[in-house]
Amino acid sequence: MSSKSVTLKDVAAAANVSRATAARALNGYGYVGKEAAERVRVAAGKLGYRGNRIAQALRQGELPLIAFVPGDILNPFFSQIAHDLETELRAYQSNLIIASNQEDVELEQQVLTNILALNVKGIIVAPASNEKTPQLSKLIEDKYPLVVIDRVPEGLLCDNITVNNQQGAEEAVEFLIEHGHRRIAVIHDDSRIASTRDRLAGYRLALKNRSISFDETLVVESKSTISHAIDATIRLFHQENKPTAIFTTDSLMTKGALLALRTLGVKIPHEVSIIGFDDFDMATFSDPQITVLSQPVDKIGPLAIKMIMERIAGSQAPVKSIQFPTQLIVRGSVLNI
Amino acid sequence: MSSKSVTLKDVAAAANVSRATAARALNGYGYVGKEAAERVRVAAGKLGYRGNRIAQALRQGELPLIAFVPGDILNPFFSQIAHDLETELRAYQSNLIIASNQEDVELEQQVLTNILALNVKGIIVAPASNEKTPQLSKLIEDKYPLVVIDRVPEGLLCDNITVNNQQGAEEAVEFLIEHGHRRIAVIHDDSRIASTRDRLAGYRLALKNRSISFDETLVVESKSTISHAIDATIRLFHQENKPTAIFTTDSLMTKGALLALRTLGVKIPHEVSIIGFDDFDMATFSDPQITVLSQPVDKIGPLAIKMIMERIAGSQAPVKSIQFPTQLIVRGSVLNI
DNA sequence: GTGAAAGCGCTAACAG
DNA sequence: CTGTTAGCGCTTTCAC
Repeated sequence: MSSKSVTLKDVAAAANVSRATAARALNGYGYVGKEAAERVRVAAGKLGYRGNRIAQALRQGELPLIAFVPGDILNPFFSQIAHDLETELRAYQSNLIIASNQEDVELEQQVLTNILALNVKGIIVAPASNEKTPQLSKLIEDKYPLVVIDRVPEGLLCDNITVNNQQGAEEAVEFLIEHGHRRIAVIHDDSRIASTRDRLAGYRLALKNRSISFDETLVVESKSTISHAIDATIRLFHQENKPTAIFTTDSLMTKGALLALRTLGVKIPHEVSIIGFDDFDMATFSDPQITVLSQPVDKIGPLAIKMIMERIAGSQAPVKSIQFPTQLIVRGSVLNI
Repeated sequence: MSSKSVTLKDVAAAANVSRATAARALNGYGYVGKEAAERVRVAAGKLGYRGNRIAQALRQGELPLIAFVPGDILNPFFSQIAHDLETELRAYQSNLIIASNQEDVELEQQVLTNILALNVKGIIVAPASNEKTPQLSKLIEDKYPLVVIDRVPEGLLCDNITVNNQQGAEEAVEFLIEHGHRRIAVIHDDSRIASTRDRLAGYRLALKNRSISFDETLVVESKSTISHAIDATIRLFHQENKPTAIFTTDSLMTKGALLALRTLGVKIPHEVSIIGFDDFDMATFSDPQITVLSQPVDKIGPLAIKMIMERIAGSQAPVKSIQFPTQLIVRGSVLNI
């Protein structure tokens, strides 16, 4: 690793100046003689000097690193956000560390500990639990730059970005009810996740508004993967009490449900109607196209960076809580019954 | 940031020992008195000592960080790999930095420079260019732990993992030809990407084998996103010379083509047959299901970690080049003509 | 068994 | 304008 060992000292020696001068020339601060600066630049170029951010960080306290802790990077919702974070961070010369919590509170703990030891500048997290974990609380107490997205644990006071999960879900289910549906199933992932909990609350609220009794046999839990959702859907349709409509709480589960229905030979929308939370790439491919509740995914990443950079810059402003509206996109997967 | 300032010195003071002893107790090496060790551990716990990997790294030369430079994390192919890398790295207490090159050589340069300054332990990259870039060559010269995946620039001698792009593409196109197709379109992304170049070579080879002349009006370039592929497909079908079959060189473009064909009202497989490179989540949803050439995506991440960890451990073994076979999964999107 | 001390590569206050 | 100097927090000989 020859080039790794090119240090500021080497450059300074080659340019015949002190390390301080070399540093000033390279980083462009303070007074440096034109000629000396030039010599330094040439020497640095020739030696292939790359600098060492670790040493810099040790002095300055932190690395140009932001951590992102999503539920699972495989979920298109999170990979879109990761992509946007990455893009935005380029402007700040910072890099993105990604460490999924796999919707597991234990793992989230580990992951956070790991990340904190790196002295990252800030953390953007989609917490696995809907309860305050000691870890997260500690971060807030310490005023660590932190932005929570997608879901906010009960009582956690920090900058956060969410969508209107409950009202959105309510609207979606209402829409099904207006089309005459009464036996509406919901396929959801772990209800310890705050966003899921809220979406389920919206589901129950819609039923309640219309005095439809809650039937727990129509509520099936899955993991947020296509294959788990396929299994969940098959389970749902293997029981006596079949639904006339399905509401899925995220796009991976919508895809799973769709795939399962196809295998089961259940026709959409004639035999079952469906609405999914979160739009997805192939929603307009099927015939009929799938009705969804879309969320403005592309707004989340850029806003998260804006918020965290403000905190990193030292903002003491009161906690910001941004909630985006969801939007029902009516396509053809819901039929009057 | 109170807790951030808990340093080894603080712990040592609280435990009434020297920093050296505290370090020994905490990291479990060298001789430490049982009782002293206990005092240190208690103090560390009480103060919430987290350690500082930056300082550690400065001494030891590197951070427990591996960088992944994919084409674009939005592509499911890469997000699957990212997910697997992350999972594997947990066993090594290392974190993953993700910085996409967006299939842009310039950007890749920047990104690599950025990452190298962090003294990461190793880099896993899907190079944007099919030519050796000076950056990458330099890394190899310096024996920097490096694993190239998905595509190998011409003449780059380093550990790499690919799939049999050319032969796979050839097989797919042969399959179309066997079904009587002669006007076979290909929708591909930037041919400067080595894997794309090889897939195109396979396409041309298949035509040549069967003495079908190459028709450049059937070759359309897109970017690897759904929306660009939609446009490309529409362009393709707006010209005189329409294809009877389409071969797409990655899954995002397959999805785009599918969506476009639906909009255009072109029926699969009766009006056009299609085969896509890389399997995808909704391939079995449509009727007919989509025939694809699948690659063993889930093998790539774990193997890449294995390879890079060997290099990090200092292996001087000769360069390894692993090529996985692709597999034609025949479903229903190709019809005899 | 434990402490003192040197130093990883860099920056920044201070003195010229 | 430039050099000297003192660390950032940690590990690791080397003495005791």
